[in-house]
Amino acid sequence: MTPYSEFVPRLHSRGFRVTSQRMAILSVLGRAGTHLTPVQIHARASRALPGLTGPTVYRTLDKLARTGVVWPLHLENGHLAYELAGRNHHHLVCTACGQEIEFPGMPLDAIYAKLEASSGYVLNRDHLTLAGLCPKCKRKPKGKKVP
Amino acid sequence: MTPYSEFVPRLHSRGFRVTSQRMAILSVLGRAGTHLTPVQIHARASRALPGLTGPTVYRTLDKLARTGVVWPLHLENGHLAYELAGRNHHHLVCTACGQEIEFPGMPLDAIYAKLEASSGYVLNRDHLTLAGLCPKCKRKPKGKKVP
DNA sequence: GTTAGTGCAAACCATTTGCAGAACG
DNA sequence: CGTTCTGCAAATGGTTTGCACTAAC
Repeated sequence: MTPYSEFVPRLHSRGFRVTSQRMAILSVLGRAGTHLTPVQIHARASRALPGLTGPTVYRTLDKLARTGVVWPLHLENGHLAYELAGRNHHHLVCTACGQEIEFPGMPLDAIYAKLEASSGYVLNRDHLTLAGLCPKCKRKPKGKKVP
Repeated sequence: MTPYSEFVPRLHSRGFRVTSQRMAILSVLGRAGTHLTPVQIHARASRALPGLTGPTVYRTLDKLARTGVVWPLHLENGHLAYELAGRNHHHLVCTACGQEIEFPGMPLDAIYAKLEASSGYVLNRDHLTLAGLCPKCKRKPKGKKVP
């Protein structure tokens, strides 16, 4: 059983057709194990499916996101990205070197609960990205790019 | 003393020239009291300074951000935005209706400290936006837009 | 007078849309 | 077969860049 055949029933159950394009895109996301931009996904999926076009990638991801198969998010630079749903974690990205690490979503539960209680909101816990300086870059404050 | 004359020394101290464009942009941000996109800033500042162009707005905001006079951030939709530095707060935005509220940055300090300890990162506490459903919209789960 | 800053026009690039043909169920 | 998907091509819109001119200091 290929690592992405598990998606077939998920597609069927939502009335989606199973196409080679969708499988290629889901396969790329599954193999990456982290979020990717539509441009990155298109580049990688094209290797397995040469005819794949950009608009198809965007439409597919949007449709999958609307039904919760993948999660959309926005990177620090504002670019759109997606990752497979179900990966409960968050990201820390270094604003100096771009290094990125994941951390489990759990530690934030308390703060989410507190915020929900005081605001009345139901917060989306799926994903969160925080920016900062990684251990390496925090040593050298030369990271500033002020010309 | 106009509410934005306070910025003159901040500009001078960094070797920046004080131009009508910069004052108009800072004035707009000061009056707004919240974050605005470059497009919004351009629209508003143009009313006071009709000749102001888009590129100038982008270059000015970028320069001011590099030296900490304003803070850059990315909205839920991925669009770039800026706000005056020093406003220690975060945002909750409703993914259904777009309503947005602020909450003080303080409640997150504990979680930031914990994350920094376990990751080695120095996190940027300046701003954070969480997404969710506001009290009104969480009543009606019809918010889903799955055609 | 120098240099930074601005306006103008054009380039860029991620993302979206219209439409006709191809493929899934 | 009917409808969903896809490819193609072109539009969109926020953001960036090159260059000559203007204004701050």
